[in-house]
Amino acid sequence: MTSTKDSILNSAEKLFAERGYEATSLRAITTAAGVNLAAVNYHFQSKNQLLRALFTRGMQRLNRQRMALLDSYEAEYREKSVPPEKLVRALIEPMLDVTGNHSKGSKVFGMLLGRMYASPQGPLADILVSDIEKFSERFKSALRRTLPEIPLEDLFWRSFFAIGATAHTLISSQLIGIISHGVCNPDDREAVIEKLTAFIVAGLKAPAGSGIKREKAGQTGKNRRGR
Amino acid sequence: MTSTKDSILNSAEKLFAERGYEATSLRAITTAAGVNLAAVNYHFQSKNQLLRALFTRGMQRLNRQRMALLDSYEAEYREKSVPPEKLVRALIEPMLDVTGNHSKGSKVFGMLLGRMYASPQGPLADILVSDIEKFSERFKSALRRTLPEIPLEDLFWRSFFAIGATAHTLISSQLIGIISHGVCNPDDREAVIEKLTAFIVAGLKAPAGSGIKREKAGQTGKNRRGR
DNA sequence: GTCTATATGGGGATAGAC
DNA sequence: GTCTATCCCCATATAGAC
Repeated sequence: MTSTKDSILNSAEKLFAERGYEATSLRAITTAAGVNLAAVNYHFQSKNQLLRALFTRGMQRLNRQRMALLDSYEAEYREKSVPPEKLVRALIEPMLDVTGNHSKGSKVFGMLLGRMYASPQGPLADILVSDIEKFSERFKSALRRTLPEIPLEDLFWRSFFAIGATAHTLISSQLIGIISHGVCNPDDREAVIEKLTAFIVAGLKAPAGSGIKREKAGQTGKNRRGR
Repeated sequence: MTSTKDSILNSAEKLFAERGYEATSLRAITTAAGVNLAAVNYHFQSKNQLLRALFTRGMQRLNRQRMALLDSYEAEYREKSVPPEKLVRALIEPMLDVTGNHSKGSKVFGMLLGRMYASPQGPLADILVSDIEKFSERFKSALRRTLPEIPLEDLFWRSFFAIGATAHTLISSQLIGIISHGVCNPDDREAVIEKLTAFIVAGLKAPAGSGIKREKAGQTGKNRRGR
């Protein structure tokens, strides 16, 4: 039996994820949770604080999983640098909840997280930024060891792009079924994570100057390969 | 002198882009535009229709630019396949408005577009999907010619990820200045577009099977392979 | 802790004078 | 086409009985 407080958290998580924060009313949440409207202001103080509580809960769980994965990889590779595939997986896998062995909220939270990434002006930009900073500190040093030939600036940018690709996947993966006319199946999460990881890793490893000329006529001719 | 109707469109575009659709009131729009509240319902019929008008206007302009770029590249390379760098640039450059030679609304619209991509449930999912479909038809065939060794399914997925990276850049590029502690400058749009293009192109070109093993170390257990 | 009832405000939309 | 005034609904939040 789940408590009133948890029912609210779970329903709110689901609805915020599906419809967004502004478009979700407390009434919708309490109705879905089967609790009284006033309960939300009793347990939390406001809609905003509800979101913060919710988000904090999710981020802690998520980052615990990611840190554990990173730890295990670093232990596994000892002094050698962890291959980028592993690093990327450590970040992404918990968000997509591939194994499904955590409390089922995870996938929903991933979608919410994607929304938050996509709304930097939103009601909890501060939490998100501080969290990214804290986490990226750890991730950045691992990446630098793994890809020492990539300039720091590019590592930042590419990590940023990777976040974007991931957030998009979390939010709108259902779209790809439509766009691809069924060729791609967004519900095969194992396939999704593999493809996303491959994409990101390739992007991270791209040759530094990138060989991309922006004046005239391409000339990709001189592309030294990135691996 | 801009008409009342255009003032509304411009202010709405700006505010929707900055704060999102739900979080923006018609009162905020009309105040910013310096027009009367009732005008918005006179010229458009509802808040929703205002958004649609706005979005349609922007998409037409954007796609005209993209098509023109694609055309010029295809003409340039004649029967040979257009290099992926060019294809990607044709998509991205108009969104980021690098040259700055179009009416200044473009950059703002890019941000709005990013938001729409990130809200598939939003009030104009239908427009967005139909537009993506229409456009991706053209882009897909160009991509297939350029990267014939990549399976169609992967091309779809990777284009999807590319959209995500781009949308994220459009919406929250300001974040990277903070996260990178000033190492990255989000306002150097020429640099942004180069780095984003390099990232996407590398992701598109990634080796097909991708060589990414997922067993070990995470104990993902009974992993059937996804291919 | 949970409920009913209500306060208070803001939202989109419209009627109708000018 | 533009304005004022207003309708009406729904939102968050709270007061206070149980």
